[in-house]
Amino acid sequence: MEHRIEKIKKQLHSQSYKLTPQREATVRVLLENEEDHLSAEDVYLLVKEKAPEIGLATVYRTLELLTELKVVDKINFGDGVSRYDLRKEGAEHFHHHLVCIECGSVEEIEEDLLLDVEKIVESQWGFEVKDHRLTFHGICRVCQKQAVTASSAEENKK
Amino acid sequence: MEHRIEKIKKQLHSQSYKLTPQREATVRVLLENEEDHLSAEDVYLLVKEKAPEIGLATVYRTLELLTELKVVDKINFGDGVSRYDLRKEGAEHFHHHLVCIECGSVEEIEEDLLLDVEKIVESQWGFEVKDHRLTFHGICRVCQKQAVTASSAEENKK
DNA sequence: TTGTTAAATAATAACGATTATCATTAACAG
DNA sequence: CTGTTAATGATAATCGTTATTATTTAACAA
Ligand SMILES: [Mn+2]
Ligand SMILES: [Mn+2]
Ligand SMILES: [Zn+2]
Ligand SMILES: [Zn+2]
Repeated sequence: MEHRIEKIKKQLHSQSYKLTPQREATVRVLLENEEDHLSAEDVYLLVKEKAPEIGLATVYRTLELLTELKVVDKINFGDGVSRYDLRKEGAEHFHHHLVCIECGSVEEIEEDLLLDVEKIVESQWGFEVKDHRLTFHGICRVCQKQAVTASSAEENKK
Repeated sequence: MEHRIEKIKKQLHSQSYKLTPQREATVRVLLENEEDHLSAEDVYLLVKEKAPEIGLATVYRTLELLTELKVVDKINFGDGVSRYDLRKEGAEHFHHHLVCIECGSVEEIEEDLLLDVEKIVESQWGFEVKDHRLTFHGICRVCQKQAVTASSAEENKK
């Protein structure tokens, strides 16, 4: 934890930004909720618990800054809000997501999986890939089981 | 063109929706600008040229309806607006996009490319894939050439 | 035709996420 | 200390989208 904050601090300093208390509080919230996909508002409310004096605008500004520095990735799952996702430590590329269209759960895939596809895109389309966004929409494991249970219950009724 | 409108008309009727003049005008605009990625506002302005009496809310409602029917896909490139993309005729899956981070151009890939990846996701994550969104961010062919030209010009100056 | 109903529409108000503005404060070099 | 610049907090403004409501249209039965 401290190690990662130290790293981010250096990234900020390298572009002559400071790690202010507000920025640090924001980063800590992101680190403590790494598995979630928080909106700016979500982050704001969590930061407020520790540093009640912080303003919403500062959270937005900090998230924007962290996005520029590629500490976080800004992502959009199609509900009306942007969400901020900490880059995995040492990850080359942004990770992928599995969004369940039944329950709304979001699972992560850290494996790259796209190496071959990117090669094809580079060679066949002459496009120099820098980053990617890949999201699958479908039915998660849990909802699949529920569907099976529901349909067998349906069978029994007959 | 007429053929595709006829098809969409049947899709609407199958869910007991009507192809009203406003809806038809909207669909025509989408068909005539199939290569673009229009926002709701863009569609509204183009429809207005032909049917000036149409309201913005109706365009939004129509686009929402067409999205439900999977005639169009709603997509978000990270600028603040949703864009609407007609499904390619007979396409199994939504197509992919190459977004240039230099000039903002958007290129399309109709080839699936994800068959293998989806198999892995299904088998390894137990996730039943229904749809996907894949966007690559990088440098398009044109901007790559410009970079080469610029750097060689730089060389000559020395 | 005429009246009855529900669906669809246009105009516009409301909403909500994000951004801009601006006065105040903190950090810091000289 | 003093001046300078970056950062912040409060809040107004913006802008894409959604909700509301009165009106129009289409379908259809009497
Ligand atoms: Mn994630
Ligand atoms: Mn497209
Ligand atoms: Zn689920
Ligand atoms: Zn380009």
